[in-house]
Amino acid sequence: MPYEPKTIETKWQRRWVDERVAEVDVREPGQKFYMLNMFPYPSGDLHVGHGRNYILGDALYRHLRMQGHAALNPMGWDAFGLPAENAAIKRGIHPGEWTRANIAREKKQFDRWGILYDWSKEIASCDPTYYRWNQWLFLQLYKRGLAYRGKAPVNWCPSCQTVLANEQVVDARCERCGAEVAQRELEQWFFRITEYADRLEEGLGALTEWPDKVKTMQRNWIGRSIGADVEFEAPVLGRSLTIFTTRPDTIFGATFLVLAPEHPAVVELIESSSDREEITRWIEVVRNQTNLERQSEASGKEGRFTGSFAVNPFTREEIPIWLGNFVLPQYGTGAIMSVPAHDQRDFEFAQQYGLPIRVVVAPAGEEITSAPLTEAYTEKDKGVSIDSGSITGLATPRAIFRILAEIESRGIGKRTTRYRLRDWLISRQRYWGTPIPVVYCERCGIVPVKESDLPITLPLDVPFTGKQGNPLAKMASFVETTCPGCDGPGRRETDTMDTFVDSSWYYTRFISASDTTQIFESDLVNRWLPVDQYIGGIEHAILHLLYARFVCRVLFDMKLVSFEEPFTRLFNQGMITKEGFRDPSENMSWVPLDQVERRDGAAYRKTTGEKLLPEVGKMSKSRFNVVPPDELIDRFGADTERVYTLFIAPPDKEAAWSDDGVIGAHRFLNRVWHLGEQIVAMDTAPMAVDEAAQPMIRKSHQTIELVTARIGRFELNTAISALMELSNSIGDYLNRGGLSRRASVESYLTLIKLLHPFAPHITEEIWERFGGEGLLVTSKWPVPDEALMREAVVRIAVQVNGKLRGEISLPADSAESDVIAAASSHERVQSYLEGKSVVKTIYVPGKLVSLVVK
RNA sequence: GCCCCGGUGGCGGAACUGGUAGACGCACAGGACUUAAAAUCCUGAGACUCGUAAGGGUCGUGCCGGUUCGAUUCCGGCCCGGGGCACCA
Repeated sequence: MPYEPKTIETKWQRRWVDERVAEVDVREPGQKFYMLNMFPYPSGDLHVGHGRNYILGDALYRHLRMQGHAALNPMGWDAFGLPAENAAIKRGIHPGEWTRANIAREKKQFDRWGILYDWSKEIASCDPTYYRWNQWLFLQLYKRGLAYRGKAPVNWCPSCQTVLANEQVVDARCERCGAEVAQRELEQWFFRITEYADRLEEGLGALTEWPDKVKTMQRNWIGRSIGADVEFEAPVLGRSLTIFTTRPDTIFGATFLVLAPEHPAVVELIESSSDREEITRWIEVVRNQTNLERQSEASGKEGRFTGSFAVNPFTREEIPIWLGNFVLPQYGTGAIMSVPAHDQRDFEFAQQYGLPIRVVVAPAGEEITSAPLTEAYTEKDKGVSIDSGSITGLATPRAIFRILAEIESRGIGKRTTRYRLRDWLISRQRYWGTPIPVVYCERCGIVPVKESDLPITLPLDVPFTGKQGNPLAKMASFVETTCPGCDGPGRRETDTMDTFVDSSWYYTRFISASDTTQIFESDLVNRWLPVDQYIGGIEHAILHLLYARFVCRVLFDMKLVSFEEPFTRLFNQGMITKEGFRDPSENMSWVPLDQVERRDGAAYRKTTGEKLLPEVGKMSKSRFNVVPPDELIDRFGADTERVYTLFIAPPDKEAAWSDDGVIGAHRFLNRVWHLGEQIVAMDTAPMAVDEAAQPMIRKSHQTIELVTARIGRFELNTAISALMELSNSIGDYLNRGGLSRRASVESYLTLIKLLHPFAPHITEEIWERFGGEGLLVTSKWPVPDEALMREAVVRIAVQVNGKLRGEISLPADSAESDVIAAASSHERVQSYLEGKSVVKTIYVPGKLVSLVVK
């Protein structure tokens, strides 16, 4: 019977659904394991690159199941967001309809891949039963002062027509659409994530099972700096200016101050300057620059002298107060003390404007030269303070400590920790999101909606014109309401929440997905969470993972959960890339694959014969390099796609898709199938295990050990290669006339069990053919036979002076002395030993004997 | 500029704790089956080199150096590629 993936796969997919094999009763006792793939945005078209993520999760899940865990593997939909709204404008479908159609499509795709999710716990963030709790959570944050409305310079994406969080701005561009973001001073809703900056930073240390890369990115993003706020008297103001510095030890070298042009004291400071008008004009120019312009290297450092002076509290000198475009208003106090000798930026600025440079730190043990500096000396590790009053002669760390004490005792400043992290801007001027449950009242101001009035549902009869602004704002029926405080007329907030709010807590909701009385049941959540294994893309290293860690801590502080970190172990799978082709003669435009002809390792355009440039990259429609899973599955079956996808490369690495490579995976499964046919046909063969079967039996037990260890380490590519080896070894046995039915069946069924997580359909079918019932649900993950492994004969390499001179075969548990004796009496080795003496023997158990000879 | 990761055949990639480098697979070559093709099965292969052959030798994991009986692995210095952060004081 030939291997027909199509019939087999539909049969088993139906059975898994009918028998609800993946459903977990969270109240049942058991050895819990919470597996979770980041829930996707339902955009409709899944390609093999998305598949990698879910297939990986499913393989782990099936492995856990077979190992006897009560494994929970739920799935849901991050279903609010801009693409749905854009689709609505473009095609005249309601975003909800579009989203639901996509969800149905993707769900079907998951089934076709043979992926098992516990669909009884399905959630969709666009569902009022879900976003009701999103609103509830907002109210809790509001109550705790963690949600607030405030005016601040914010990022505005002109193309998406909404404000964005800092985390959604990459290189001054919108993370979604790539448009350059503008700065606007707007009143918006924020979550006070900065309040948790320190805890978020501290918590990273405990995440030992997270990739270092992600932790580093979060650390960079939080950007903790330990330093001091120091006051400099400014006689013109009649008060002092506060600056922030991480190098208080260099204060004796502070020869001027620089303020951000936006600093609130600027107007007063420039009052007496003769250049007041020019300075004001310049400030306007700087303010109107986009962040991209202001921060670009090309525009350089620019500044203006305010005409006023401050007093350095340690040297008592009068130092000029400057304005500089390189000083950021949002960070620290928006003012710095400039120490040009020991800060590169200050150095450049001082050189440009001819400001004094005073050296106050010198490299320990080196001569101090009087030659003019060419760059700032910023080394913190080996510096020693010079010409610095009481701290002269102290090494930098010590000097910092001492000067801080002095600053504090004199009452002119204090130790401070500053963060780069800014509050999370969560309001969006878009329709397709969770309405922020707040009412504006003329009399009462901002009034939160009563919890009993939740959910504030998103009206569905909204016209999508594509014209400027949020359509919600134009709906009188939604906007006009009564104030929950005074029952007078009120206006609803029409901004919706950032969809990252939805995903900041969804992992808790699966546990009580249908609970209508509370956000989740704490006892159950505390039993199942934190998530034991979380899987998703590296693109969420900061955004989603930081927000989730923040919200989890808020839930912890509310005593709703008993843990601060939501995800114990994190795995970031790599992207799948594929070759696409550009036409250099047509502005490097991408060429559809049906127009590409490959000859002699190069690519040409069929119509013109023009040589094309191949480029490997992310799969996308515009590059014409998307591999849709449907065709692949029709041709080879889902098991082939699964095996190939996992075999292609280590799962955390980027991998290039190769259509040819798929064939290898298919051949492998085909071989496995035919081995089964051959073994079934052996029904008259003897049971007795013959000598020829020994290597195969040993191999099967070795493979159990290898595959188990490798799955645990996410080395699925080599786990599969080990299975290929086992299959080859069974094939060898049969081809060379192996006769034992028992040995064949045992080794083969071991292979089938170990292969199940990767190729679930074919293995279930074979299992059934061999009389089994439900491989996933009834069979156990095999365990290697220790005694057999010990008895196994191993081949040991023999070296003389580092060169391989022979091989000996001995039982694995042979004594060292026996192994060395056998090695030295090896025929070829002896010919190398003649006339020489062995000075040293090195024995690596089970592997190698090395004789050092003189 | 700072931080992190990587560099192994024609290609994807193996190598546990320093111990036979190149597993497994693709592509390739030869063979079997076939009228033929596809499919399938068997065999071969890092490079160079000696030998009619069996079988040897030398070089080889980005480059240079070190530790070691032995280095893809450890240490020092470079080169290249990728990623993150970046006037954050």
